[in-house]
Amino acid sequence: MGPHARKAGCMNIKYRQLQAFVLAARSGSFAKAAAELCVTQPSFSVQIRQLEDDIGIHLFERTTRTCRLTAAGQSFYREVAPILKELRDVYGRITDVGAGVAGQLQLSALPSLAFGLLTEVLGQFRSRYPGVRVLMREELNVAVIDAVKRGDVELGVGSELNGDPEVEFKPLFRDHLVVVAPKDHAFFDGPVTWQKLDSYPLITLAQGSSDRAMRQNRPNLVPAIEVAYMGTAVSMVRNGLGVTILPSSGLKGVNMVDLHAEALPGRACKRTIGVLFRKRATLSPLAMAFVQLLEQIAPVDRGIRQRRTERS
Amino acid sequence: MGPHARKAGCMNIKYRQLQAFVLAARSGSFAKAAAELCVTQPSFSVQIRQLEDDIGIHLFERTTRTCRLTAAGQSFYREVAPILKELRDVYGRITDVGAGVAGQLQLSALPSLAFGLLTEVLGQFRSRYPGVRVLMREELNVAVIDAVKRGDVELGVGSELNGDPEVEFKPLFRDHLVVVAPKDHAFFDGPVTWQKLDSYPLITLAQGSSDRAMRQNRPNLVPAIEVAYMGTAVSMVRNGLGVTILPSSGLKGVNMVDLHAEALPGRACKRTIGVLFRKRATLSPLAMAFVQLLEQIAPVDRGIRQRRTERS
DNA sequence: TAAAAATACTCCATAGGTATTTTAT
DNA sequence: ATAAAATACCTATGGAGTATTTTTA
Repeated sequence: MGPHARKAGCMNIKYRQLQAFVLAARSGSFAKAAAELCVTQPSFSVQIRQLEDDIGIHLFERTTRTCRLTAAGQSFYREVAPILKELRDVYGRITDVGAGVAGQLQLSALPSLAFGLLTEVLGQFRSRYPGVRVLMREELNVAVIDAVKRGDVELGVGSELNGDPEVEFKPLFRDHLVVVAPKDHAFFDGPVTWQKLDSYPLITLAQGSSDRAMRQNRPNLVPAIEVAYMGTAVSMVRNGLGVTILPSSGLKGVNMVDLHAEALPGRACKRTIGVLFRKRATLSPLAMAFVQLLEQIAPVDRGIRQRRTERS
Repeated sequence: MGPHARKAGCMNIKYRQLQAFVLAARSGSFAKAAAELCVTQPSFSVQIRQLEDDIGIHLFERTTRTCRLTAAGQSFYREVAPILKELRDVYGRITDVGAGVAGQLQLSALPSLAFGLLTEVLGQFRSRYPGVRVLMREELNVAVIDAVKRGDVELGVGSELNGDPEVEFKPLFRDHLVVVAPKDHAFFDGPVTWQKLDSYPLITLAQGSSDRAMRQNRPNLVPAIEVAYMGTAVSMVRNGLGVTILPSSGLKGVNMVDLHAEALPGRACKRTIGVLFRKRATLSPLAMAFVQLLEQIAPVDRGIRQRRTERS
C-alpha cells in the first residue's frame, strides 16, 4: 500500500476475510473452515485475526481447542452471510456471462437474412452457447443501422447503406436481386431485364431493397400484388400468380421447388451484406463468436446462391 | 498465493475491484473515480482491467477519452451496487460497535449496587459512549451469577458467593451490612450488635444479603415490616417506624438526611463485591471500558461509605 | 496426550506508486 | 493541444506457505 492509503471514507473491506469469517462461524472450527477455503490453518487464523483488528472487535470467543461466536460475532454473521451469498450469486452470474454459458445477445437483421442465413447461424450458435438468450429483431436496413447506432442491439446484419460514422461495417458477402418465377416460365427465355417485368404480373414486398431498386430502375412499374412476407410472395409465384423480385440472400429460407431464380442487372441491385456494430465498441465474447460463425457460414451460403442464379 | 491456490468453488472476488467498478460506473470517468477511491488513475485502470479479466467480460466500452458501461456492465452494476452498499452498511455498523460508538452492553447487578454505584458508573459510561445501549438487569446475587454463566449478560456485578468454575471474579471492594437509624437513635448508644436489634421494630428487605445474614446471626429475629425496595425501608426509618439493615454499597443511592448508618458485626455481614464474567471470554471493548470505570469509581465510593459507617 | 489454535518466519504475488505513451476530442 | 486512459516498470505490503509453540480437553 502507498504512502497515503486511508483517506476519506475508504473502508478496508476484504472479501476473503469476510468469507473466512462466515465459514468459521458456520463450521465452528478454524481448521475445517481453512480446509474449505483451501488455505492452511495458520493463514486462516491470521485472516480472522486481521478482520477482528480491522473492525476492532472480537468475533470469536476462543481457546486453542474451541471457538464460538461472541454476541457481536453472531449478529455480524447474521448480517454478513446473506450479503456474501448475494454477492457470490451475482458474481457467478456475470462470470457465466463472461464464459458464454449465460447472458444474452441482441441483434437486428434484415428479414431476408433472418429467414435463411441467420437461422442457420443461430442454430450453430445455440448449440455452442445453450444458455445464451438471443433476441433477434427483423427490420429494414435503416432500422438495423439505427438500432446498432443507438445501442439497442449489439450487432446488426445488413448492408452498410450510406455508412454512418458511428457504425462499423464488416463485409461478409455480396447480395443481388433475383427474379423468381416458375422453372419453365417465359421470363427466362433470353436475358433477364427490368423491361421484361412490364409483361408479367409482379408480386413485390411492400418495403425493402427490391422495392427501392424497382423505383430506381423502372419507376413506372406497378406491382400487381404487394405482400409483406417473402414466403407469401414465393408461394404466389409457385401458384402462377406472377413473378417476384427478391434478394438472393433470402432464397435459402424459402421453398424453391419448381421455381427458378436469376440475377437482375441494373442499379441498386447489388449490395454488400455485412455485420454492423458501434464503432470502437468492444464486442462481447458472444457477439464475437456470432460474427465468427457468420463468417464461416456466409461464404458457403453465397456459393449455393451463385450456382442457382447464374444458370440461365 | 500458494502453489495450489484455486480449488473447488473458490471464486476470487475482490472488494476493491467491485468498489472501483461501481465508482467508475457512477462517475463515468476513471480519473474521477480513482480520486474518490484515493488511488492514482493507473492503479485504478489496472483494477478495472483485472476485474474484467477475472469475470471474462468487458464492463466498459472505452476509448482513451471516454468510458461508458457495456450492456453487461450496466446489468452488473445494477446488481452489484446495492449489495456493496449493504455490505458497507453492515461493515460500518460492526466497526462502530468495535469503536464503541454503537452496540450494546448487557449487565446484571445487585439492586443495591444498581441504585448507587452503578448509576454513577453508567452516567460516565454513557457520556463516553453515547451510542451504546445499556441493558441492566437488577437481581439477586445467584441470579446475577446465573445470567453471566448462561451468557445472558456479558458482565455481572455482585459477590462471588460459592464461586462457579465457569465464572471469573474480579474483586472491586468490600461491602458490609450496616444498621440504619435516625441520627440520635438509642441504637447508637454503645456498640452495634445483632442482639440490640431485638429491642426495636425492624424493617427488612424481603430478599437479599441482609435477610440471609439475619437468618445466620439471629434466626429468631422477626422483622416488623418487610418491604421490597431499599428506598422504602430508609424512608420508613426516617419516619420513626424502626431501624433497618442494608448493604453499605447501597447507601449512596438513598437519601440519608437525618439518618445514620453503622457497620454490623457478625457472620455473613461482609462480602467482596466485584465484576463477574464468563471464564476466558474475551470481554468486548465496551465491557472492558465499563470495568475500568467501575475500578476507578468503586474505591472512591467505598471511601465515602467507610467514613459514614465508621463514625460512632 | 492429542488436537486445535496461535506464533514466527520466509517468500512471492499483487496493489499501488511514478513516469511515460497513446489516442480521441 | 489537451485531457483521459493505457502501458511500463518499480516498490512494498500483505497473503500464503512451513515449522514450531502453546494450551486445553
